[in-house]
This record gives sequence, C-alpha cells and structure tokens, in this order.
Amino acid sequence: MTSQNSSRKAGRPSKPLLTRSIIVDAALRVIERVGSDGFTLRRVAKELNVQAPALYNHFGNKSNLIDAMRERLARKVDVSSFEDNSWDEAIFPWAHSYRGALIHHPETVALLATKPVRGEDISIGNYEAITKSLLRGGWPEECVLPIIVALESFLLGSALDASAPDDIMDPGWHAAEVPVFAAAERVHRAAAHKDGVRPADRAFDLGLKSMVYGLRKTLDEDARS
Amino acid sequence: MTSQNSSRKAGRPSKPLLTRSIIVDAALRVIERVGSDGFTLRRVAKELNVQAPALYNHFGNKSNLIDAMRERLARKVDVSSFEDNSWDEAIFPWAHSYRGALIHHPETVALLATKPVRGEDISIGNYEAITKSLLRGGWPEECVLPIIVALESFLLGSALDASAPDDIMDPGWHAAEVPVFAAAERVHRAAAHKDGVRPADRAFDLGLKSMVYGLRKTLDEDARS
DNA sequence: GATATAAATGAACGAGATTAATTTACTGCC
DNA sequence: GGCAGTAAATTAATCTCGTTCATTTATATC
Repeated sequence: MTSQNSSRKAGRPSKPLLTRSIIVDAALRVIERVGSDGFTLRRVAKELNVQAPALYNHFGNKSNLIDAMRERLARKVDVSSFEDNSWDEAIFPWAHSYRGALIHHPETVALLATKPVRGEDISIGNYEAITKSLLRGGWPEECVLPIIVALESFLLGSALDASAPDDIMDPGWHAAEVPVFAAAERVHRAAAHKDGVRPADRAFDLGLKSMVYGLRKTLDEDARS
Repeated sequence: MTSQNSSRKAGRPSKPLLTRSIIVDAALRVIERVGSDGFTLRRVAKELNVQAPALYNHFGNKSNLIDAMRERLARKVDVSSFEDNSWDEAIFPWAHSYRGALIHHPETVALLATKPVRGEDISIGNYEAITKSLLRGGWPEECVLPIIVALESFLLGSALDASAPDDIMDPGWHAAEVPVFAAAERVHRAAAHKDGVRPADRAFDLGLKSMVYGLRKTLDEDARS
C-alpha cells in the first residue's frame, strides 16, 4: 500500500501516469480479481489511482481495451514447436500454451473468448508456422484451415470449461434420477483429485490426444485414396 | 403491427400479459434481432408491450432469464440416437443437434455459451443416456466424464466459431506477410462456397470425425493393455 | 516566450439493472 | 356478497456504467 489515495489535482502530470501497457496490465489484474461481470472501467481506473475518463486518452473505448487484453494473451501463445517437430507432435506444446494463456487468467476467458483471437494482432503470424508444418506433413491445402479452426474450437471450449467450477457436472440433488451418470461423475472427480490435477485437465488431455489420433487417421485415409 | 402502442394504466390486468414462457420466447426473438450486446430487459419488455419491471414478477433478475433461455435451447438437444446406436455412431446426430440448437440463434451463442448448459435443466437427464451408451461400448467408468466434457468443449467452441463472420480468418492486408496461410485460407473459403456450406461447417465436420476416430483408437488401446 | 498539444480531473448525460411504492384485479374465505 | 390477501402490472426513483464535455495544468515546438 505505498500508493497515495486517489486525490490529485486536475491538470497534466509532470510524468504521464498511464500508458497502454500499464492499463492493460491493470485491466488483467482487475478482471482476474473481480471476474468478467464486475469488470468496469471505473475499477480499472481505481486500480491505477486515476479517474475513469483518463483511460480514454489511451483507448477509444472499453472494447478497444479488451482487444488489447486479448492481444496481450495471444502473444503468450507459443508456436515454436511447429518449427522443429512434425505437426502431430507440435500440436501438444502449442495447445497447452494456448489454453494456458487463457487459463492463467481464468476469469478472462468469458470476456475474451467470445471474440476470436484475431484481427490486427500477432496471432495471424502464428498461423503461418502452423500452416507450413501441416503442409510439410502431407496435408492437402484445403484441409489446413479446417484443422486449425477445429483445434481452436476445442481449445476455446476447453478454456471455457476450465474456467467453470470443478463440480460443474455434479448432478447434485438430481443424482438419484441419473444414477449411472452420477457414479461416473464421482469416479472422475476422485480420479482427478488423486492425480493432483483438475477434472477439466483430464478431459482436455483426453480430447486433445483423441483429436490428434483422429487427424492422423484422417490423413492416412486421404493419402490412400 | 396489430399490437397497441404501450400505454396501459397501472394495476393488475384482467388477464395476465406475461408468463415465463412468453418472456423467454420474446427474449430469444430480441437477442436474435439485436445481438448479445444490445440485449436489454427494456427491449424485451418493449417487445411485449410492457414495462421492464414487470419482468421481475416472473424472473428474479436478468441472469435468471438467460438461464431460462439456455434451458430452452438445451431442450432441443436430441440424445435419442444413443439409445439405438453404438456410441461412436450416436455422437454424430447428437453433436449436430447440439450445435444446431445454438446456431439456430447465432447471436445467442456469445451470451449463452460462456456458461455450460447445466444446472437445474434438462440436460443432466441427457447425460444419463450418453453415459450408459459409453459404458455399453466398453469404456471404463473413469473415462466417461472426460469424453463428454471434451466433446462438449468442442461443440461449444464450434458454436462460437460458427457465430463469427465467414471471413474471420481472412488475414486481410497482412496477407503478404503470411502468404502460405493466406493461400490456404482462400482455398478453404472457396471450397466451402463450392459445396454450398459455410467454412465453419467444414471445420466442424472434420473436427468431429477426427475426434470420434481418435476416441475409437484410444478405446482400442485401453482394451489391449 | 507564445502557442499548440497532451494528459489528467470533474461534472454531467443517457441507458442499463434493479427496487420501492402504487394501482388495480383476481382469489379464497366467511 | 363483502373482505382480506395476494398477484401483476405501472410509475418513480436509485445506483452504476460507458462515455462526452469542459477545464486545468504541464510539456513540446517554433
């Protein structure tokens, strides 16, 4: 608590208090703390000991700020694995880094995931490396985009799932009506707990592994025909 | 325009104007028309020729209304295929019905998809049928939940993707920087157009097929070990 | 050193969710 | 049949949010 409490006179300060980067940092801290519902410009401003309109000197509106937050996270996604590995091996590190970038700030997912991580930002650059790797691996050109989109769909959905509470699938008082499912749910949660991971993680690993297996088989079929 | 313009005196009407069901219908109409950003209680009220606070006689708050909308959509998901088919065949009709329920109101996805389709609603009943089918197919109990969650993650992510514009992956003016990707994107969009389907649909079909292939292989491996 | 510009504050607007108070009508009970 | 209680609407009001406008002060440029 070294920061003085709000009060500052009007007028330009000697040294600027804000930059786009400083604001994005604070915004990510705030949304992580209060969740996507309570994410307001006034709160971001308060985090910075500043009044809300000051943010408008650096971002046109709230949506632009969110875009910058999304871009910040997208920058953490690491596609370097596609450069030294075959596509099916490279997917795993990339996917974990992709999901990890979102999960590191669980509450952001709801806010950020509803718009794809694209546009002006870095991530288009990433697609080039992935595309080349897939082509090298023998995929026909018209399959590249569907694969990327399908994988991203799974990653986004998984990030959403991971931001939900661990017991989201618990049937609760309806357990008696769905006994078989309720038992399976309990086993699953217990197994995850024993492994020291979150239930969502097990689902992610299984889904990702299966998807890559399946893609490999799809590729083999295409090659034979 | 057979509806009279707003004005009505205060006081309980002879016949109730609203029910939960009527409100949910109107809400779905509104969000489809104006999108998830402009989705306000005032607009839903206007759609019903009613004042906004009237809605509070039927729903505790906006979030409860959204829950009811989500439940309405969840009711459209059809799990009957799991009763007469093997799990790997049943997935396809179910998945299409799941995604279709969301896509039918594209604009709802962003609002509804950020929370999983669970809780009080019907869908827990659906899980019982799916669980039984997977167990019948030879899956160990602790795999059932990860499979369901992984599939739902993919479906949710795909629905989000499908609600985005068709050219979302178009690198635009950055095309020169990512030539290989840009070419693949063009081929993909053209191929979809020739088939008369949306690009997102091709990604969905490929991803779903691969996932099922991969699950089958995972199951075979488990069985052998 | 005057002038334009940048970066903050402070006040204010319109719209949103929500609540409280009020009005009117239906329902059950004697 | 009258009366109390409750249900379902309106109206008025509160609080918060995003955003704009005017104002203040400091910096940068010529």
